[in-house]
Amino acid sequence: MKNVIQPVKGTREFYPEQMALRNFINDKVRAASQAFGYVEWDAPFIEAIDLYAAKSGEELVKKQSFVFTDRGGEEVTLRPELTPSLARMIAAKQNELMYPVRWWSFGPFWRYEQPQKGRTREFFQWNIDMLGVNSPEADAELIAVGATFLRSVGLGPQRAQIYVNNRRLMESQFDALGITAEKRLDVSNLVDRRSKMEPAKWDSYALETGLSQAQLDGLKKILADFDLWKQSDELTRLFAALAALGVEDYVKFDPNIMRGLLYYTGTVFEAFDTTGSLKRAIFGGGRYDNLLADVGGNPLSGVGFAMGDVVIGIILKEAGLVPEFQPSPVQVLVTVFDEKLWMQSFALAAELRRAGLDVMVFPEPAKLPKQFKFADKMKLKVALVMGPDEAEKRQVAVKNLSTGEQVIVSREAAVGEIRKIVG
RNA sequence: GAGCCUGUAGCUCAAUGGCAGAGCGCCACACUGUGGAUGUGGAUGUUGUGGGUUCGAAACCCAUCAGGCUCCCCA
Repeated sequence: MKNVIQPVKGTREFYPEQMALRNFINDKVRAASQAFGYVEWDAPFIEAIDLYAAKSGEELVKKQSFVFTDRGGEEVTLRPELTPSLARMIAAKQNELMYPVRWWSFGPFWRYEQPQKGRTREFFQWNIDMLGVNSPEADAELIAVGATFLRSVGLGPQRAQIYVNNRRLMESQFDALGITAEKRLDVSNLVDRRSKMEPAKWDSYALETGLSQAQLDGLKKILADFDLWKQSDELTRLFAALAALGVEDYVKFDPNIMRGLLYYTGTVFEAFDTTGSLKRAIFGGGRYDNLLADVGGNPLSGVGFAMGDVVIGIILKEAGLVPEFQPSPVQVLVTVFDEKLWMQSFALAAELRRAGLDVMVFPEPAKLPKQFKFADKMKLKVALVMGPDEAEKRQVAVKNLSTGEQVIVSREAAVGEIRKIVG
């Protein structure tokens, strides 16, 4: 392979096998979303850079987005996330929408980052949100949607877990330790990094950020207290709702879950593979209160999460949960016996298609062994042979490729015979 | 943005300065009206790319591209 233009770094080529996995994830995402009454929507793939700069900070956008100037001199970017577009679209019709808004989406996103395992520059992301209801029960519903998805792809609660925390609970705990509001962000980052650092290093890092030894000890105690949720009415109600929704086996309270995002205000959650090699979150989300503030809307509370296709795809492959790839969408091959009968094979195939069957015709006359080998490699279920003997009597040989059995029937009866095999 | 590792046939990988190979896959034949098995034979390479060192480079050096791991970041 020389002198070929390589694909752009971090992009992905979807050969049919990878496309099948993408569609598998998309199908399960759609099913889980619709099972809870969410409706599909989408936003532009290209947006003005200012849409993100307002919320995310300019540096993040400029360094980690695909930004370019269009022919009209406009600074635009391939969308790195969906939430700002959601905020704008909601705000534009804030007074005519029926609440709660339950919306989901599955589409492409781009981020200009260093590609590595589980992270590419081009990826698909499931976004799902409920807007207009502010309750722990609504939070529970979103978590249940996520759990339903995990179950539907075959990831049981032993294999995948959703860890839950609450920003308000943590803030009250920080307050009790005398950690000021200005320090909260630093402490959140500190908690976020704990799993990545050696304990001793983390301790000294904590002291460097300005915590006293007493505050550090108190923080460690909080982060080890997995019953802390009982002090939170919100989380108590959340877990009651999760139990009623039948997903409590998927969910655990974990005071170490913070999530980097500034805009989360209440419940936050992240799903992880408990056994695999990937330490990246499968999905993550939470409750936010001020979504519309930057785009001129009135206050509106919401809860939602996002899941990239890359991490879940790797986990599904590692867990052997990807359905076997079908090289062909059809199950029936019409063979071409020879030059003379070629057009008759075409005609037979046309008849079968009119009867509602999907069939493919071998593209040219060839030896039957070759055509059968082809059918076998394509994992087809049925092969039809119409040689001189059958053609003369308007018959066709219908062979079941799984059992090797073959019957010779009239052309009219062929559809029925095929249906017996492929259903 | 930083550090480290890797790149050889379609795929997985050998060859450590001296003839570029194996397994799998692919193609043909055995088998001119029937697939999976078996056997026999066959094709496939500018060793990622460009430059340098050397009598000689897949190997050593430099650059570059791509992938992986880690840091950063992760909206």
